[in-house]
Amino acid sequence: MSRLDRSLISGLAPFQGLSAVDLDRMVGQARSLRIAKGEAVFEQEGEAHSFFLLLDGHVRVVKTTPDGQQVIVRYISPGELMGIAHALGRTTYPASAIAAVDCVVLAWPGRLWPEFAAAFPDFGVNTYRTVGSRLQDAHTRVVEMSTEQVDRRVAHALLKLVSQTGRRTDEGVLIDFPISRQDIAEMTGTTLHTVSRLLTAWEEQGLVKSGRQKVTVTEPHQLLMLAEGRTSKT
Amino acid sequence: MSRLDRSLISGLAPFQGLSAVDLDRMVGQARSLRIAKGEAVFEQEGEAHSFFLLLDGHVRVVKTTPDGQQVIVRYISPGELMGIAHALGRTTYPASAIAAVDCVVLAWPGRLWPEFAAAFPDFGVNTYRTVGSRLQDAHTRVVEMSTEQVDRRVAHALLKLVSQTGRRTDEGVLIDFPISRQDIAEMTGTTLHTVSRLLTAWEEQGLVKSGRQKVTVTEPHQLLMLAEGRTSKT
DNA sequence: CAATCTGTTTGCGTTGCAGCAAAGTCATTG
DNA sequence: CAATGACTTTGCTGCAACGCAAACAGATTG
Repeated sequence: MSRLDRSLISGLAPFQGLSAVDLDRMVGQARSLRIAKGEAVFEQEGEAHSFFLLLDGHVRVVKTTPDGQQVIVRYISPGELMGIAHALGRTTYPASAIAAVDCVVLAWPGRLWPEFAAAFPDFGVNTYRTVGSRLQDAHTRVVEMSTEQVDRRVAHALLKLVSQTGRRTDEGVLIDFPISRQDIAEMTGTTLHTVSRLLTAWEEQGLVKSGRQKVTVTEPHQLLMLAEGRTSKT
Repeated sequence: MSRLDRSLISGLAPFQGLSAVDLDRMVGQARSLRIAKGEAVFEQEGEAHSFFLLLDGHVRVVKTTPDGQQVIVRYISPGELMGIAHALGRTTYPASAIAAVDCVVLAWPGRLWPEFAAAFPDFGVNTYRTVGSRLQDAHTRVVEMSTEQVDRRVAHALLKLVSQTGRRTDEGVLIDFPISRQDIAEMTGTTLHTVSRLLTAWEEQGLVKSGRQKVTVTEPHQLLMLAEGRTSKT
């Protein structure tokens, strides 16, 4: 870890409130890893040996059912922690984390968690804050799956991706990593066919532009209308 | 709080590992409340003033959407914590907690959380362990909603309720609090109509016996088959 | 630059389940 | 103990979305 890296890291959410010295002590104990696109940072059911900070890239967190169906739990963006099973008293990872593009991560041995939490209280608080919001997200998603229909769920998913990882282009806001119809389907509990149909429909209405593994939202506001619209139907 | 109560409490999961003295210090700072059936322990969006331990009864945790649809997030059984927003850095409750029957709860002011976590590390660890399993549950439920169809989801929900709160009777295992078709529907993302149809079908097959606000599972094993069955159909 | 592979589109038939409506049953209450 | 209200059952209809199949791009590779 170069000193340069550390200065970049100091601004990240998990480390808010930590002194430079403490940050140094933490980062000094991490290994930095490169994970090639498609490779796993950690795997479902695997023993939770480490916890991670994503420095660069995008990671897909995926749960696979016994019969092989996959569900995308969330996408991790740079600056976020992942694999924090240790903080929650678990000994195995509940899902797999797959690099959506080439990634750089910091990895700490899981056994350091208790030390860190004790020595750097702010780090603990920050971590549990993100756990809290992920728990919220999960519940929100359950509610959404129970009450909303497919088109709205897909619209929501796109908007969330856009706000999380969107990059402005002259055509609109582009989701900044390769994402297939199948991926979107696995985020929203539908099939790639349905996603494809929705995207072509929305493209005709000028709300999005999409191509192979790529989606650009051109009219976020209109898409939001569609996602939340109080309108019954039309 | 009588000394008797404290001895009952000492065995509960959130307090594993605490000394009698520490337990006393914690419980000494709690108020004990009775909540009548149908009343709220805390309410969605409300300021998170306290966190709670359910001593007796059953509590339904419910999320309501802007347009008034309800989803049951989980049921809380005696001995479980609830309303632990503070532990996750939140200032409002993300859901409402409604007494399914008359309940007794202990309530601590939320501001005590940081003190407790610092003074009684085991309590913190226990709490975050339950947060971990609730996060798991939530994700499992997302996966289930995405991949399983209604009958299996309902079967799963019943089995979970049975294992959580089941009481043996001569007819089978009874879910130990009043639960309507509507409730089951709100747990599984379907309608009371569909739940009703499923229950009558299962009753004809001898898997369950059910009546007004009451369900008894007579053949848990068979119901599990139905919930998990690798069989394609029939 | 063919050949192959991976991802996408689209048409068509099927269906699980919601939505509506109405009747039936049990519990509560004045 | 009639009457009101809460919960449940059941029939019928419609449609959103799945599943299958086949064709259609863009990439990638030898």
